[in-house]
Amino acid sequence: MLTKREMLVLKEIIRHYNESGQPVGSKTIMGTLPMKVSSATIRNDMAALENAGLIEKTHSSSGRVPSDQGYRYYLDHLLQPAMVNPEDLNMIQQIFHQKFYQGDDLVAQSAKILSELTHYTAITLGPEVNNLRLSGFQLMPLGNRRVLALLITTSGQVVNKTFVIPDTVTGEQLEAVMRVINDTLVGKPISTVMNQLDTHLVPLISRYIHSPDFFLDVVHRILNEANADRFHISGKMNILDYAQMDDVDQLKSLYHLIDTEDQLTALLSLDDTTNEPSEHGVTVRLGHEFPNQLLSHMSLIRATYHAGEYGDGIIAILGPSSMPYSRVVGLLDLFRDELARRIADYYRDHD
Amino acid sequence: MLTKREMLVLKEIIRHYNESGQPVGSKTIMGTLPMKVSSATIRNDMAALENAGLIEKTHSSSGRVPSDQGYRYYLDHLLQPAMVNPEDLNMIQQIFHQKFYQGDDLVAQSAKILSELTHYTAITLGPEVNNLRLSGFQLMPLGNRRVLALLITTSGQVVNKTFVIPDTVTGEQLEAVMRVINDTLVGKPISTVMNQLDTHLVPLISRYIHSPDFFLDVVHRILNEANADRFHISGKMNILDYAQMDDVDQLKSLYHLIDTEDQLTALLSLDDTTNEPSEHGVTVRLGHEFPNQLLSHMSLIRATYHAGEYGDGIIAILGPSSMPYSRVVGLLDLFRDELARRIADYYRDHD
DNA sequence: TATTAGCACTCAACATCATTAAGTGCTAAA
DNA sequence: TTTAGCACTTAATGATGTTGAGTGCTAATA
Repeated sequence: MLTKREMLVLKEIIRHYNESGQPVGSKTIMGTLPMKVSSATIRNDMAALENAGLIEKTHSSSGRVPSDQGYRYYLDHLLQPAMVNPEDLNMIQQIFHQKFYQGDDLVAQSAKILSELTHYTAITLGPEVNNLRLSGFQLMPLGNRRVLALLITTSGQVVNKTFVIPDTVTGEQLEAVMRVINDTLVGKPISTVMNQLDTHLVPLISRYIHSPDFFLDVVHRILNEANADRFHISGKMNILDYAQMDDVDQLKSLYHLIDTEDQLTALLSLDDTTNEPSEHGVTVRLGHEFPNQLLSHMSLIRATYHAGEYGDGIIAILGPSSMPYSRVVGLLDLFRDELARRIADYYRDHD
Repeated sequence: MLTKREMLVLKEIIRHYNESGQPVGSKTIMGTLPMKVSSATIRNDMAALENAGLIEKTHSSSGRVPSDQGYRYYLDHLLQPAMVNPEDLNMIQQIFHQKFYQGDDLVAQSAKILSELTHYTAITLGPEVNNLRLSGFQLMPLGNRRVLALLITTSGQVVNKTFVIPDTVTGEQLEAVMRVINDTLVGKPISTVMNQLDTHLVPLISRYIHSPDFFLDVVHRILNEANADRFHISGKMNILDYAQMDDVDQLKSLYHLIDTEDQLTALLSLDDTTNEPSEHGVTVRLGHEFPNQLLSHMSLIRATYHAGEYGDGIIAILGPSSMPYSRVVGLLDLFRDELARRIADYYRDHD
């Protein structure tokens, strides 16, 4: 168990280290602790913290640096979200006051603001994604053997793709496929649809079309696209600043990671039962807690927002493990509420 | 006027410098020149080349590095495109043999292959872009006061956007707007459409709708999107390798440059009347010839391909000014033909 | 006249060594 | 329990010497 002062020392070490990036010495702490103690006393506390595995030395006579465990302790016990400062608040309000024609614009803009305010990478995920359902599917002939496939989801999202159909396909067959899909799959979640395609649908379509592979491929592709459009990422290039990578290849891999929807999904959806739930709705996962080695010195701050009946969404910040958590957590906490309210407003006005 | 041997020396300096990135000394050249001469002779030639401003020293006793002028001379007089090597050729053939459902997939894949083969950044621009015309415009009510706007171009590209319409708009008004647009603008180039929107269309629409601003905005937005989808870029992150930037901010600016369609358009469409046209259809522009400072140590290799009646397109490689030009130019030269043929095939099969 | 061997000279890159300053742990006194 | 004092450690910095790749110039050579 840590003493009150030891906790303060740890907190200060983390604060200074986050600001300067340099190991923190006992004298530095002495200047900023609320109580008046000598550097020797702090050295003693530091020795205790080091024993507990919460801080580390970079070499035998260096200042201290928070360890992974130290960060974890800080996040679980010491972190208090900071109030969002007035300028930031102002900026947020201002941007949210634009007109939005599409629900997702709101979510996309959020990513942009978040990355600009933090200088990290922001990822947002629209609501309804959890229970995104198929609302309609259409095939429209464009002439020249081209067909426009349209897929509409319950969120109002529309995905289109043009296909060139084989000679053998007739208009009636297109009609039939369309009818089958609309009859059997509308109203079901996209994930279910994807699963049922290869099983339930094949026998149904086969009645009308000899080799249904082409159509299955079409539907697969367009479903994939509908599924892919969920993410909004902003500030990708900020990894250059915060990922102090020695190796260019690592940097490219990391970029690839956040550029690949699948991998991001995995990252965001990992639930962290390991960590205690915090009273505010924001959770922080440290890089070393992820399976992927690339993230070792990073940190993912993640918040779920609840847009009532419209579903849940996620906002997240990816940054260095050494970051001003108070500020970022405070920011995300505000954003959850703000975004939830705006989205509710949006749909209330328009439904 | 340079002597034959001086030209050879320049060529070798560039070759070695491109491979090693290091200044090239007289002894190194001695080993690889076709004729047998001493290093002292080469030093004399080098002095002449330096006098002509084609090569430079990094310090008083260093080897030589090609200057901007030296590269220009090389590109204009000495460069011969290399045959594409069998493995590369094989890879190209193989990928082009996939099935493509959409015309643009072909062009997008090309960017991917090019960036993978060169490890630089590849930019491709589909054909028909030059004379892309509006082929149809539809507004479909989705319920809940939402409207799906569909725009179809002559290339078969379809763009959709969902809008929330104000209370006051009726179904008849939607019909009217649709009819006006289809009657007056179909068949015209997208650029013309964009220009005429605010002038010709306003009085026409005003007959049906009191304040047409909302609809103009809708059409503007969707046209912009149609226009934006022209580029395919691959290998963005390779700039990390070849742009030896000291400054992270510069790197971010550069990324922003190639990430911004407008700026890329400007870059690609700059015609280079300054340079002599080469007999092969590939032109090289050196970074210092661009207005933008960021590109100073880069080079843009650009080729136009002619897909017959389907229009012209562009393929380009952005890389360091020190690159294996023979290979890259050879590659692009092959790609022009290949891509032109594939696209013609594609439309012949499907039209 | 063009080429070459030879040589003195230059300079970045590297290694070696001393100096400094920030920090620690420990001891003994308050 | 806290603190002053001190010996000790180490990265960072800077001065100094050494090496090697390269040049330009001169004088001899084909």
